[in-house]
This record gives sequence, C-alpha cells and structure tokens, in this order.
Amino acid sequence: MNADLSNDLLAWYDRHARTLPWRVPPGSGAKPDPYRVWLSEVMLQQTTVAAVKGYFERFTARWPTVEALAAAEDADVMAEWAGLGYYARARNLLACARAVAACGGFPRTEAELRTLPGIGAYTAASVASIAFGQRAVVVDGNVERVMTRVFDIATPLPAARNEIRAYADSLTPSERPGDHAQAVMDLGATICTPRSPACVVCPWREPCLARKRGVQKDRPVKPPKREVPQRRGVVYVGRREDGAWLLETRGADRMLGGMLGWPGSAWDRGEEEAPPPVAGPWTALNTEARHGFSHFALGLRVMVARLPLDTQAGQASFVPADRFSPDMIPTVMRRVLAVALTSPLIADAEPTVQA
DNA sequence: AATTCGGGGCG
DNA sequence: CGCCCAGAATT
Repeated sequence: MNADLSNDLLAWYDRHARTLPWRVPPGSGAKPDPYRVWLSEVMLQQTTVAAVKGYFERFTARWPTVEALAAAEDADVMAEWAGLGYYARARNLLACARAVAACGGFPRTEAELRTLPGIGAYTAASVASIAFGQRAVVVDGNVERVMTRVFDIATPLPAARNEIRAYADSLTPSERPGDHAQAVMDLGATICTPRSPACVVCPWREPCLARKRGVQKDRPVKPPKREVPQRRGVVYVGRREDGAWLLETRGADRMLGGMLGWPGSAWDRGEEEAPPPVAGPWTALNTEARHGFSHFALGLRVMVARLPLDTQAGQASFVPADRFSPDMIPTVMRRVLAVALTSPLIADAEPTVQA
C-alpha cells in the first residue's frame, strides 16, 4: 500500500472528520456500535447524509439495539422508513436484523456479512472495517470519484470498476482501515465533490494526476444516459363519511412493496387502467399527479369519491382519519394526496398537505 | 453486464 | 431540469 498517501489522508481526517450521529470521532478511543454502523450504512445506500440523519435518529431512538429492531412489527418499520426510498432496503433490514439477532450478534468478517440480506460488497466491507477494524476494500461512489481523479482513470464506468478497486486496495492500510474508508468518503463528500472540487485544500492535491492534467471535473467518465420513458396510470383516493381513508398495503413483489398506498392500476407494470377498488361515486380530477422516478416518469389520473359508511373495503382497507398521516406513505402517494385534497369531496376539514 | 429499484438537494 | 448520492438484488 502507498504509505505516504494513506498517512496524509489519515492526518487530514484527524483534523477534518465530519461529526455524524453514527460515527465515533477519530482518536476518541471509543468503539463503534456495529448495529449503528450497519443501520447507517444501509440507510446511506444511494442516499445523502442529510436525508439519512433524521431517519437514523428516529430509528435508533425507537429501536436502540438489533434485538429491538428484530422484534419490531413489519408495518411499523415500513412506516418509519416511508419517504427514504428504495423500500427493499427496509424489508432486507428487518430480515437481516432477525438473522443477526438469532445468531447472537453481527458476524465480524466481510465474507460472513456479505451473506446477510441487504448487505452487498460495499456494506460488508464498510461494516467489517468501521465496526470491527478489519482491513477491507471499501468502494462507493465517493471512492470511485476520488480514485478516478487521483490516478486519472479515463475508462468509463462501470467498466473501470476493477481498476478502481485495485487502486483503492493499494491505498487501504492495515492500521485504521475504518478511518481510512471514512476519510476517503469525507474527502469525496466535502472536497473532491462531483461538480467543483476544492483541489486547493485537498490533502492529495500534489499526487492527484487528474488535477495535474486539469481533467478532474471530467472524472469519472460516465456512460451516455438514455431517455426516461413516460408511464401513466390511475389511482383511487376514497374517503368514507367518517373520514377514514381507503388504502392498501402494496405487495412485496411490486414497486414500493410493503408500503401503504392508494389503490389503482399497476403503473409499475405498465398498466394504465384499472377498475375502482370498491363501487362508489368516483369522479376524475382535472390535475394529474406527476412524479419522477430514477428510470421513468409517472403521470397518475386521480379519481376521488366520498364513500358511504357501509362500504366494504374489499382488497383494500379503511384507515381511520386519526390514525392516518401523510408521513406514512411514499412521496408519490403523498403527491397524489395533495392533488386529491384540491377536491372538496376529499378535503373536508383536512389540513393541507405539501407534496 | 444490464436493469430495476426513491427521493432529495444542489448547481 | 440534470446529476448524483456511504448500492443491492435480480436477470
């Protein structure tokens, strides 16, 4: 490994490490809690630190240990995860917590961690190094950006993955591997940023090849992107005379699986039309609810109805008004609600919701 | 190797 | 509005 580069980075980290709820400050001597490290790493998968902070605080306050989380109700965990996205993570989180609790604790090696649900190459390496001090090669988006710049790797992603891993391996020390991993990520998050890297204050400004050649903003090289397809669908926002909302728990094999949502067409499978979930005076609203996903854009026609007290919920179920909160449902469903609330049929003394 | 998974923040 | 984020699972 390259000792000079590694030492310079660790010295920088000792002075400039970010203070984060799941992190033990460098030099404090305290040992990180594997549960908190694992939970934070899962939440941080493709998710920004700013977005995770609040969720992490709420989760650890409500479930302080992996045993507590393992004993939680599925619906409670899904509701607490609502809004964070990538809901398969929440389902895998529970499965993992229960497997770990059954074993009496987290495994300490990268290979064993890798077998647990929701733990892939990155998370296994980061937990092994940060929580257990094992030397492991941690590669995330930050590491990819930093490596392609320091070593000026011009191969486009994802073909450059092996090359990146080899360089990351060459820099990973046997001492303080966890701090090293967090240091590269802090560097990527605060200095070696995607748009305008602050090379002037970078601990690696001297050895950085991309900076020397003036191409740091062009690293990493990304593959050309394709256009996002447009999809349409219909949703039914029904409200009983007593204020209860007609909602359904989405199947685990669908998008937003396990989450609460409005009944409607299977827009995640390209289905644009669907009959109402229950018979009623359904009327269409003029405004459609729009939402952008990573790989397609969605427009939903919103149907609303005020339903009689004796309405049978069928496949769906009625959630009483005092037990419903927009925080319980994914963002796209919140957006639908915001549109639905423009109708007096539904709004009726309800507080306004922002999408 | 390519696709499918959310959602927010920032230029 | 485009880009990217402490990626994983599936095909």
